[in-house]
Amino acid sequence: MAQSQLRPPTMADVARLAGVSHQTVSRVLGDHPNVRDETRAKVLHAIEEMGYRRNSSARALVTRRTRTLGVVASDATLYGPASTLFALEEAARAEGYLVSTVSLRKLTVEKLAEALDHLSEGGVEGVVAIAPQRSAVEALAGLRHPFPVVTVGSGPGVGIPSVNVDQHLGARLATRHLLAAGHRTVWHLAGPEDWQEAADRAAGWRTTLEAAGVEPPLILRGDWSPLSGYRAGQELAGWLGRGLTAVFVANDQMALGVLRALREAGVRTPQDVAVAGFDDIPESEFFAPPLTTVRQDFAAVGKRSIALLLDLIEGREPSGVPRIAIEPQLVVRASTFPYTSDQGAPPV
Amino acid sequence: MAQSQLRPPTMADVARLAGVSHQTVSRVLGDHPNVRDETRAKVLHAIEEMGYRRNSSARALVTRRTRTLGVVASDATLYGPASTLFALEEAARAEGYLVSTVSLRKLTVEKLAEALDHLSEGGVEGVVAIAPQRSAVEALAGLRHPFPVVTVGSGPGVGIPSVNVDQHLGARLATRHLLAAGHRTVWHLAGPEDWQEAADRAAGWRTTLEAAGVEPPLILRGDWSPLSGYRAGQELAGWLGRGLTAVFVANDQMALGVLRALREAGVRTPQDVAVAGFDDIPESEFFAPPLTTVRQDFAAVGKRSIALLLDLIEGREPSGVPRIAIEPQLVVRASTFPYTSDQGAPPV
DNA sequence: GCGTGAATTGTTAGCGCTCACAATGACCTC
DNA sequence: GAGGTCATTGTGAGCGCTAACAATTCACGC
Repeated sequence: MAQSQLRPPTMADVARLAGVSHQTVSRVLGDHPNVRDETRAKVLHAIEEMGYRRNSSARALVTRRTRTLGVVASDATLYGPASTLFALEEAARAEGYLVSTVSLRKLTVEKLAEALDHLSEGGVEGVVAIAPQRSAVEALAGLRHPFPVVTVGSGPGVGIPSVNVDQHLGARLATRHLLAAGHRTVWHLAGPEDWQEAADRAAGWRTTLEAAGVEPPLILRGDWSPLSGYRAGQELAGWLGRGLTAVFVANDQMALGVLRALREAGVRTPQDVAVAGFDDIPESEFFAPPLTTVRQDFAAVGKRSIALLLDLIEGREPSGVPRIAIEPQLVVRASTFPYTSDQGAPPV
Repeated sequence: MAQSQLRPPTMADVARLAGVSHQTVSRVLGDHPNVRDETRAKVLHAIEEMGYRRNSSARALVTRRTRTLGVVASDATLYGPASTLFALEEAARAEGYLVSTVSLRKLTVEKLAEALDHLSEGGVEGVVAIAPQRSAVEALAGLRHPFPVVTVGSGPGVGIPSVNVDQHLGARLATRHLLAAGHRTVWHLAGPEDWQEAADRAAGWRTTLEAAGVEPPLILRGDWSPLSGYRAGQELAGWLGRGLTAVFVANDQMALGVLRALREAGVRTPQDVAVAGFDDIPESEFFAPPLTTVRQDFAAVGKRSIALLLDLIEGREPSGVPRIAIEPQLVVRASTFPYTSDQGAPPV
């Protein structure tokens, strides 16, 4: 148990105590087959006794593997990015990798370059970039880096391997659901133009309407925040009686703002106007009324991203530029269901 | 620009190209003073030319500094932990450190030990543990680790250096605010018993009531989730007409559930019952009605935690076990303000 | 011209580990 | 019992870098 506080013990120290060579210690630690059980026991005992831990730097130096991955994220306190971050770390850890994160406030070209630089200095073997803005992905494509990079949420359109939830499909599910409930048309409050996910959701909405032979109404735009949703909701309230009975909002936070604006304008949800969101944040179920929304499987995104990145690192390079799409899922709640009012029991 | 793809260039390669010794290259990179400008320029040019980057493992091996910090978090998708995580990373990066995170689902002793082990394998120089459960902190205190550890959110009661928002103060602010608004007493929906922050908030509430000469009413308990808040809200609705006019809820998510339950029971907020929360999540401002709550300065928590951890790492050990408290701030909104109804304009 | 000290650069020795290969010994075969 | 095989262990080199020290150069004053 005791050990010098000055310098952590080295493999040679352990070897000396166990009466073997340092190489044998290395073999025990590396689960090498050809070690006698008795020897292994001696070594393990010595390791325990000294509280020995392998020096990761020395190991990384000779193996050329740091077993560290990097993640670049922005808006990391939002539910989506935070969930993705969590899933990525969990998946990486399961593969024995450490994850170093850089969280950016804004995803500019400079900041992105700095982030990759910082991670590179730290010796990461590869990076997952949560880069939902198109400009960020374009910047990324132009940057030089000595390791593979996988993007999440950037859509399949760029020359970088990517993993995405199928936003287009999610939007179709939500829009179709509203049409099926009897609405003649569906309005849309979209996210920022620069966001690929916003564009994909808008496209899915438009496609569905057009397939149903409906001319898409005016599109509104927000910045994902509840406040921007509130403002758009006020504008939407002005369209009442002119064909507005349903709105598909590009995320749950904005939907929250829309709900509030409608409520304040005396509009009932879902009786007067049905509202659907996107993301299924934990609060959505308790909005007034509970929000119909689209759930994304972030755990799957994390797992697939890490698997893909490790493939690239190991040189198991798939042919072409890999693009992985993950299916989202519609969650129907009271905000779009005209026959159940807000007064009903919540799901458990 | 060109370089061999097989092996990244080493310092020796750069030195050869620049016509100097590798040590001179090291000096240039290390901003050593005694290098002739002309030499420095030659070296920098060669570095640029070869796209050279220092090998962090080799550097760490000889300097015994990995310049990496670890963070252990749980419930990392919740607003509080996610914000703390973000602030920690930002503060660490400003000091030139990389941050490796381990996100746990549940903070059990085993998982915590595994997490520290994993970070230790990765060679971190110190760890910040976001450990709000008492059991976790106790476990932490009992674990052996070869680096300093600082906790966040564990309260000042344990033998580990810690940084905390002053939860007791936050609770006092909220409770006092409700009493000042004319309520005879204030009920409390607390968080899980094992959470130090929950205990501190409850204690602050109790202290304030007692100081005002009021017997604290029955205390309710939830698990931070909106659902648990909803259930508590249903129970609270049963106490109407028996002195219930104000509730202080230990976090905003539960407050959301309480609001819904009250609404469904035909209780108006704030006219019939005033509700205050804790956290100031971004959605709170758009709840029905907008929620009075307590805001915590997570950026400050992050900065102070990193500063403290670096002090410990550098051996600038402060006397005793350091405990840092950060002041929270009351944010008053419509949910506790009887003279402005939900119909009013929202803050911008 | 030459000594002197400061500025600049080079040389050498590890940091702690893994890899390649060498050495040892036990066991078997003919 | 010589020779071969296999399992087990040891030896030496070197990963790429920094620190300590040695060597060289330069400027300057006498």
